[in-house]
Formats: sequence, C-alpha cells, structure tokens
Amino acid sequence: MSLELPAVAAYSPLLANLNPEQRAAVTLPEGHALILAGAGSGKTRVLTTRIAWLLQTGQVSPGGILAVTFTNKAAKEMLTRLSAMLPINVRGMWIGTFHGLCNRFLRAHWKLAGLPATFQILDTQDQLSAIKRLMKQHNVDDERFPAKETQWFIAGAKEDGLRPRDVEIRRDDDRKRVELYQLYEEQCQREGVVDFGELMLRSYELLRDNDAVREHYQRRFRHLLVDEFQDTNRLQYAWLKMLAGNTVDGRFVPGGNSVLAVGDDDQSIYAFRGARVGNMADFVREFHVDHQIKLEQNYRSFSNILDSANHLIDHNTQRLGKNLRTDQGPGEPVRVYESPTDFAEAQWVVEEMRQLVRENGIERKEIAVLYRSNAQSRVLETALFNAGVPYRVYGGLRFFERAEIKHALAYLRLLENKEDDTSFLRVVNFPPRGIGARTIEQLQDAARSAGTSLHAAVGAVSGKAGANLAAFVARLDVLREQTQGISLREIIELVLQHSGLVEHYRAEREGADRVENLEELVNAAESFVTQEGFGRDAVALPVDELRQSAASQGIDTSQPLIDEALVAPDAETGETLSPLAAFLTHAALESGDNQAQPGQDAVQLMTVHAAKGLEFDCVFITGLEDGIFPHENSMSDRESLEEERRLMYVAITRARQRLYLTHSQTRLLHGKTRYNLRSRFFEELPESALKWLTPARAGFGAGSSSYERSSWGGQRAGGAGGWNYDRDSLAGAPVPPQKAAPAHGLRSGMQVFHNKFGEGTVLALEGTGDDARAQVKFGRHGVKWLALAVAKLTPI
DNA sequence: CACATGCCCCTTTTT
DNA sequence: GGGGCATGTG
Repeated sequence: MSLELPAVAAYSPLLANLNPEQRAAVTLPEGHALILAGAGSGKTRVLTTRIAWLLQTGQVSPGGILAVTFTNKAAKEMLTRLSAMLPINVRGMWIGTFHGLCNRFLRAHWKLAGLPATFQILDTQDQLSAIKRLMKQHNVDDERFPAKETQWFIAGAKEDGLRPRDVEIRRDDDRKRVELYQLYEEQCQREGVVDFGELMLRSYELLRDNDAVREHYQRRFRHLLVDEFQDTNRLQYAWLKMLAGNTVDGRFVPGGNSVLAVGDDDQSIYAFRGARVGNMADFVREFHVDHQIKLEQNYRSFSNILDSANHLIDHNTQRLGKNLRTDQGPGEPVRVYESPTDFAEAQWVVEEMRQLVRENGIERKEIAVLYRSNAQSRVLETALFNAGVPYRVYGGLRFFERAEIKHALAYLRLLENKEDDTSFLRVVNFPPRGIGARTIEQLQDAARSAGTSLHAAVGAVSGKAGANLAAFVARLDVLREQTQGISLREIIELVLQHSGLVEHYRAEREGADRVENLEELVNAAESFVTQEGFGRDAVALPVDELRQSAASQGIDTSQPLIDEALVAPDAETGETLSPLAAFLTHAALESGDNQAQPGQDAVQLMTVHAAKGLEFDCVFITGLEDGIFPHENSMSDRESLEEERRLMYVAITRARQRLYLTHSQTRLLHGKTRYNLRSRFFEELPESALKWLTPARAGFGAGSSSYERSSWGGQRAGGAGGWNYDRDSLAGAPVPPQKAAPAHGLRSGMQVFHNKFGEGTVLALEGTGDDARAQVKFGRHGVKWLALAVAKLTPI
C-alpha cells in the first residue's frame, strides 16, 4: 500500500489535519478496501471525507455514491457533515440505513417485487401481534411454540436470507416453525405488509433475479461505502455483493465498482441479532481486498483508559488484531469501587458525580452511567431523583412506539390500505365501541372462509355487533373520502378528531400525556413534510433530465426508466407516493427519539449497547458482577463470553478522561436478592491503571487482599461504604449481609459434579441457607436451577 | 362487553 | 418489581 498522494491532495483542505493512515484511507485508489477502525480513531470522519474527496476530485458524481449505515442517526450525521464539507446537493446520493435504502428501492420497484404500491412496514411489535394472531387462527399450542420464539425464528431465517423452503430442519419442532413461517409470509402478502427482514430480503431477491434491475444499479453505484461492517448479517453482505457486481470471480475489475468497508471486529456486539463478524474476513477473501488500513491512533482517551481496553480485549482469541495507542498521557487512574448493595452503589455514583460537577467543573451531560441491562437503571434513577440531579435515560419507549401513537398510525394506515388486518384489529374497538372478542372471532372466521381481509368481511356479521362493525368501517370510509386532497397535517388532525382517540384520552385520568403526544404527532408530520425529507425522497426530478443522464450512462431509454431517481413508485405513470404513505413509512423506519429534552444539562443513563458510538468525559460502568456483566446467559460458552468482553471494551472506550468501574456484593433482581461475585473482567485489566477505592477482594485465584481496614472505613463520599465485614471473609465467596458466609462454598464459574446430570459449570448463585440455589449448566442436560439443600454438588 | 384481579416472565437493540 | 396477558366477575 502506498501513501503517495495525488498532486492535488496536498492542497486539498479536506485532507488537512488527517493522520497518514486516515489520509491513505480517504485517498485510496479504486478497488475494494477494508478499514479496521478502532474506537475513537476518527472513523466517521474518514468515511465522510472519503465521499467528499471522491466527489471533489471528480472521480464520481453524487449519483454514483451509495453509503450505508445501521442507524438513522449515523446516516443523518454523515449527511450533515458532508454538506458542511462540500457545497453539493446531496440529493443524488443514496445515503441511509440498510432498511431505509431497501425501502426506497422497493418503493421504486414495488411491482417487480410483487408488492402493492402502498405496502406498509411492520415494526417488531406489529410483527409479534401478527404472529400471535396467526398462531391463534391455526390453533398452534403457544406453550410449545411461544410467539416470541416463532418471531425469533422467522427473523433469524430472513437475516440468513432463507425462505421457508430453504430452512434446514434440524429439530422436530423446526418443521412446525417453518410451516408457521410459510403461513406468516402468506398472511403478510395478503395484507400488503412487510417486516424489517422482508425489506432486505425482497430487495436482495429482486437484485438477484432481475438482470435488468441489477445491472442498472451496478452501473450506477460506483462507490459503495459501508459503516459498522462488523454488524452486518449474512443477508446484508449478500445484498452488498449483488450491488457491487462488476467483478470477475469476485475480484475487482478496473472500471468496476469499489466497496469500502469500515468496521471494528472488537466492537461487534450484535451477534445476538444475526450480525456476523465473519463477514469481515469473508469480505477480504471473496472480494480479494486490495487495501487494508488500520486506524489505531485514538484521539479520545488517556492511556490508562486505553490500556485497560487493550489489555481486556487481548483476552479474546478471535481477533483480527489491532492495538489502540494515544499520544495523551496516562491521565487519571481507572477507579474501582465496591459497594455492599446496589442501592449503595447508586448512591455512591450519584455522590461522586455531584463532586465531579461541583469541584471539577464537569458538565452533567458529559457524565454517563452505563449498565448491562435496562433493569439496572431503576435504582440509579431513584438515587438521582432523590438527590435532585437532572438525568436522562436512553432506551425504553420511543415516540412512534407509544400505544396512543400506534393507535393513531393504525387509523392512518387503514386509510392507505384497507387490507391491513393488524391495524384493523388494533383499533376496531379502540376507543371501545361495543365490538368484543366474540364479534371479532366471528369476523375473522368469515374473512378466513371467504379468503378476504377483515375489512371486506364486515358484511358477514349480523346483529347488533355487525351494525357496530359496519359503523366502524363506514366511519373509515368517510374519513378516507374526506382526506382526499387535503394536507398531511389536516389529515392527521381530522383522524385524531373523528377516530375518537383524543376524546377518549381526554376523559382518562392519566390521559393528558397521551393527548399531548397525539398533538405532537401533528407536529412530527408537519416537520416531516417541510424539512425532513418527504420532499427529498418523493419529488420526481424532471423526466427529461433523467432520460438525458440515463442515456449518457448508456442506459436504454426506450423502456420506462427503472431508477428511484424518478422516485415515483410507479415508473410508468410517474405517480408519487402520497405524503401520508411516505410519512407512515418514515414512522415505521424511524422510531423517533425517546423523550427529547435536548439543551438540558443532564446526566446520561443508558445500556452499554446504546452507548456505542458515543463518548463522554466521565463514564461510570456499573453492576460489574459475574452474572450481570458478563450476563449469566453468556458466561458458559467462549463465543458469547467474548461478545460480552467486546461489550465491556466498548464501554471502557467511551470515556475520555475519567472512568469508574463499580460493582456490588448484592443486587435486587426480579424482586430477589442475589449475591454476585466481582466481574471476571476485573482480572483482565492492568493493575497499574487501576485505583481501588475499596479493598480489592480476592477473586478468581488472585492473591489475598492487601487492604488495610483503616484506609477506607467508609470515608468515601456519601458514606455508603459502611459495611464492615471482617478480613477473613474477604477471601471467600460473596458475603451476605448477615455475615454468614454461605456454607456450600460454591462460586460461579466453578466446575461441579452432579450424580445424575454429570459435570457442569456453576453459572449463578442465589439465596442463602436452605434457600440457596445454584444455576448450573450441564453438558447433556442443559441449564438447571438446583436447590443446594437437596442437590448434591461436588466441586471438581 | 368492560373492568379488575391474578399469573408468568424476565438480556442486549435497530430497522 | 412490574408489565403484559389471560381469566373471572359485574
């Protein structure tokens, strides 16, 4: 790889302030390339500068760029940065999420994809309720086949690019699951809806099976750029391969397309939803990648923090290999704090952060508290609330996922698509209008035997209930009439009024927030139409202009143009998507912010997953206990433990200046007190970077503690540390508050023998005395909870 | 048919 | 501990 730059490069302000590796990445020649970009190494900057560079040097026109990200946020950021760099119209570029781009593609080619023009998108909730409905209809035992599991199965199959007929049947139950998958597909097709996986899979199949379409897009996109490549699943990889095309035996051909993949195998934390780090290695092999560049210079953290991250991740075996370095000094040590209870832990964290704000002048929004799972936020929130510290919790319900919003959207969807049974069922009796379960059952039976949608079957139900149904449908029909030719804003206002939703929530005691949210929906629609991009996506460019540019690309213009640039869903008529349909799509693809209160200087609370891509001056990683982090379900096999370690790596690398690691001896979880050992990850951090604020207990084979009791007697802020256990108990298992060490002497991670189940690994311990239980994973018999008073477990 | 009570489950998350 | 869901009662 040469670092020599084209002559113009040296003068381009775009390249100023880039380090040699970043510059090499930005100015890469044509060909496939993989950028291994460590945390805080300026990855987004490289990606956007690369696009700007390609455009500025005239190597490609905006229409030849396709850049794909995982989140809307990342896509938006890329667009914003790009328009700040170059005075160009970003309109011609395809920049967005995988699903967003697939949606755009399917809107342009709905007919070829076998979809109705008004197809709507099911989110995860909708998908689950569609599956439940299906299972009920086919009398599937939901004990044996939980709907969630079926959903998981279907989504997983699609992520691997598998249709029902392609799924390999490994277990007896799979036969039924595949059957359900098949039925589910038929149901979605009948109702004109697609789930997230379907957006990807349909697009992929259309590209695969339609030569004209594939060749068209292959000719168009000369540069494909992929962010967070380590998070791509099998299907996304295959999709990319289809688009890349222009290769012989997978090798890049000069004049063909170039794929630039940017990723970090150490930050791959989404295997549980189908992400495949292996795509990185496959990419290098199958695309015969010409250029690999590592970005290892970290601009974010002091070296104590970075050393900790490097040291930890070094314990993973499956790595491409990469070590972050920084020019910044060691900075502050990584502080470790142990508390007796989760409550005390939270109090200590709050007290410590108040000091940070008061004495160190740190802004509250520069402080993040991270945890492994959402359930842990509660105790932290309580402590923050009691202390009067402003905070903001990420995660939880987003705007478009709120029940009242989903209700309103269901009415709107029914205006667009009468066949949408999921939406029909959601609102047929909401607000209540005398249509009960019996009636709905009757209606479903009628619809099934006639092979129609619920909407079409309404006439088949007689009596009072039938009249109610007819009135409901009539009301929808009237609304549909009334909403012709009026603005999106007016449509929504009308629907809110005439559906009775606002009225219903006004009458409810706790309904004020919901009414407010419904009003907010009007605003959301308004800003969607004006700024957000309905205009961008749906306004057709002049057809003459298009034909000209198409002709110059050597595309046959005697046929109707197949190109989203027309953006009209129907390429023949030039008809565009209605603002309402576009808005509904937007609502499904972008679930919206949670409780946006920007501007306020508040402490940030979130899961480690949610923190990926963010950075803060000060970071607290809490609940660092075996069974919590690493999570108990991920402790038993190496692969998932390695993912937990990567998760910890992500958490550590969020911090710029100060990092705190806290753990608690006891924790209230699911209403029960659990005694957890300090996380095994502590043993994987460099001692030299750590400062133990509380005595380092002996864990996992470490030597005895060197702590002197007088050195800490609870003098830390908040006085929360005052649990005076004695020195002897420090070397043993976790100490219950009654100071009675558990008699069983088991610790998680221990190998044990059971007379019936054989050898196993202790995953978790719970309770004391006669109530003590252990969760053990056995080879043949799986994971079991055992009462220690009964089960005879012998340590091996 | 609407509302209340009991029961079961319980990673991580984006689209 | 708490939310979602199924079942029971007015």
